[in-house]
Amino acid sequence: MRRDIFQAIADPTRRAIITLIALHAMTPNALAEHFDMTRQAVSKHIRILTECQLVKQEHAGREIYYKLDTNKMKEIDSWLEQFRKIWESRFNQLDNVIATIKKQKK
Amino acid sequence: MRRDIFQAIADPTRRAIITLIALHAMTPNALAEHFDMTRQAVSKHIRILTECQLVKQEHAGREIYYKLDTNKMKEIDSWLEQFRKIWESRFNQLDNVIATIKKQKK
DNA sequence: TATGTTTGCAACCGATTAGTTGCATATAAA
DNA sequence: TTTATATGCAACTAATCGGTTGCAAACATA
Repeated sequence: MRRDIFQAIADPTRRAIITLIALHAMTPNALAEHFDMTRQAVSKHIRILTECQLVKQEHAGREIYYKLDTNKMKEIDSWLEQFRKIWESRFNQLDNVIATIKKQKK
Repeated sequence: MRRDIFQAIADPTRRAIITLIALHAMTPNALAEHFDMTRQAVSKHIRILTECQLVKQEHAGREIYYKLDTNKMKEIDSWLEQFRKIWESRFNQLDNVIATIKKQKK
C-alpha cells in the first residue's frame, strides 16, 4: 500500500471523515450514514486513515470508535512551514501589490 | 480532469517540484534534471500544477520559467486551521500527557 | 444455544494515474 | 534558410484507486 498523509487527505471523502471525527469519536456505521456509498467503502477509507496513523481506535464491545490523531496532521503543517516563510515575506507581498495594480489598470 | 490542490500535492514528485520552484523560477528542462524520469513526465506534472493554479509562468524567448504561486498554498493552510484549534487545545494536550505517562510505565 | 448486529477482509471491476514514446510547434543560432 | 533546442500535446500502457458484493468473525441479546 505504502501510502502517506498527503495521499490520505487527497480524497474528499477521507477529508470529510477527518472533519467529522475531529469533533467527536464515531463508529464506522455512524460515519457511513453521512455518505452516499456503502459501509464497506467508508470502512476502506478508515483503514487507509489508520494505516497513515491519522486516526485512533477505541473499542466498546462490538463497536469501534474512531477518533482523529492530530499528531500526524501536524506533519502537513510542518511541510507547509517552508512556504509560509515565502508568502509572509516582503518580496512576495510586493508581488501581490504589483498584481493588484495591474488588475486595476485593466 | 477536475483536480484540486489536495490531489496536486498528493504526488511526491509534484511536492518536490513545488519545493524546487519555491526557491527560484525554473524551466521544465532544468527541473527534469532533478528527477529519474523523462522531461515529458515532469512537464505533465507541471501542467497539473498549472491547472490547480499552484504555479505561474514567465516566458523568456523559447524558455518558460515556472514559479510557485503561494496564494493557492494558503488554501491548504486554511483547511488545516480547523484542526490547529484542536491540537492546540488544553484537552488534547492532556491526552498527550496521559500518553507519555503510559509509555513511561511500560 | 440460536439469532441479530457491527465490523473487517477478500475478490472483483471500471476509471484514473503516472509513466512512456512519438510528433508538432516555436524560437535561437549556424 | 537550415539546423538545433525548448516545449507542449496526444496516444498508449501497467498499476493503482475507489467503489461494489459476498462472507467470516466477534460480540450482544433472546
